[in-house]
Amino acid sequence: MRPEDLPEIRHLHLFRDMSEANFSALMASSYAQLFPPSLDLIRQGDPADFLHIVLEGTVELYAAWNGRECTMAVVRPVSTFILAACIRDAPYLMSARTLERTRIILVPAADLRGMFRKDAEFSVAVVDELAACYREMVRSSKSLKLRNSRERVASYLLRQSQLAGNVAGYTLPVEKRLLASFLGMTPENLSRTLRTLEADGVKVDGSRVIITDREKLTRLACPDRLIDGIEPLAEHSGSSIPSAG
Amino acid sequence: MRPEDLPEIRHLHLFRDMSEANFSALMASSYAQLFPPSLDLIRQGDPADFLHIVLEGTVELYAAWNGRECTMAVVRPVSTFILAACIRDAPYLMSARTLERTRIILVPAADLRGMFRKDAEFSVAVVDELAACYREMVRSSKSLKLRNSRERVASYLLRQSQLAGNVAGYTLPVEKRLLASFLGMTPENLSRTLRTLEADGVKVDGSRVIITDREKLTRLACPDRLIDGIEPLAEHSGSSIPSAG
DNA sequence: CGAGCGGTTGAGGCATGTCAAGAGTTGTGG
DNA sequence: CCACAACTCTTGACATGCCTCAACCGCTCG
Repeated sequence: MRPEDLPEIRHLHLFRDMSEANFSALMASSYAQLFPPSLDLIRQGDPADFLHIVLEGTVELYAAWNGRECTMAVVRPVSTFILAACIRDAPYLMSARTLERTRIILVPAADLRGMFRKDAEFSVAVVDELAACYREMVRSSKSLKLRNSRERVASYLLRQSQLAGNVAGYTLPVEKRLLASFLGMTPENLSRTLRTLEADGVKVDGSRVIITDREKLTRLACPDRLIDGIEPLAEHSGSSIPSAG
Repeated sequence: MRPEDLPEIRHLHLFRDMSEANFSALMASSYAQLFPPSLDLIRQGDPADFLHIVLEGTVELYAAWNGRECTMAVVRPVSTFILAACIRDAPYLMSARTLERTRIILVPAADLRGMFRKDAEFSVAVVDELAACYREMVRSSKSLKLRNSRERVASYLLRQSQLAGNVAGYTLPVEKRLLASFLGMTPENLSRTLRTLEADGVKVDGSRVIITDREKLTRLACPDRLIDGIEPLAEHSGSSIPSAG
């Protein structure tokens, strides 16, 4: 691990408040690794050996069943994933693969579990992080069950605009194929939906999004802070797609 | 609160390991309440003032958006719900209503938050509970995205049989209307699906379920421990529908 | 340059939702 | 105790959202 990584990790909500000694101890048993694009990091069902911290690059969390596959989340720096499996010492429920060249810190799950019995501030941070992940998952589930695909796309486009500071134009942070899977639809259906949304105030050309009539798009999307709101976690810098326990 | 309630609450995973003094302190500020059926306990969006513990009866957690509504979970004794919102001091993401006459313990959220900074064992238990809830939500989301409604129904029926001890016959624990909403489909569609499932090894008459060909049903449902598995929490006695953070 | 991949478009089909009606059940109030 | 209202569940007819399959374009990268 590079020495310059430590401050960045230390700055994470999860590690910010723990004692210096405990932080050092945890980092001492951890190590960094650099992965090429499209590499499988984790296979669902495997035992949870390491908490993963993304320092650079992008990671996709996905799930598979019976030959089908879907994207569950996309993780960007600096944040962690599969905390819950590590805590519970249980098998991963999701798989993970890199989307580009990615640098990751691996923290042994056993050390992690030992640490939050030892450091009260750390355990408080873990609780808060997990609660945030849980709530993000509830939001995602609500969106799936209460909205049709057209409404999900509209909300997503609107939310991305908000994350970028309510700008009218921005670039899609992920491939459309992946976005479709995340939103629970086929690439073909997303493509068609984007076409028809031009009549509702948003134009998408390649990966370029331009909101032409925010009011109209908002009327369609009916954004709701109990679905599209952001769980406040200081360093969860606006990820392209909601996050990742 | 009745004195005989305390042992039952104390037996909950969440409170089992904390110190006697801290448990008493927490209970001192809590109180029990008895609610009639079909009563709204919580409205989504409201601030999270109390952790709820179901002692008797049944509670439905549901979500609403834009005039639509869906069931997210059903909570049965003895377990808790909306822990995550209390921890984060954030608005509820789901609403809750009683399905029958229900007795509930209300634990002030502020005391809860104070306590897990004070009692290490308690905070470990909270972490574990939240991680379990998160994982249950991931399972539910996977089921929604990877399976069609027919497969979801088949898995559900099979899982209920397992929870009852791999019996061939059992009674549906919830109304079909509610089950349909939980599984992300309309009552009409559930009704039709159950009819067609008779050809695949399960017969449903009223609320009575009889598995006539377990192997055939299993081939259709493809049960997967990473979706249908049970997050081990000693006192989470087999709830009718996965649980409830 | 050709292979592979992402994206788009069209045609067609299936799954699922919508609307409507009726049977059976439950709960309630006269 | 009965009558009525309200509700669940079911079934049918119909509409439509979404998926599947296939072809094609353009781009990237060996």
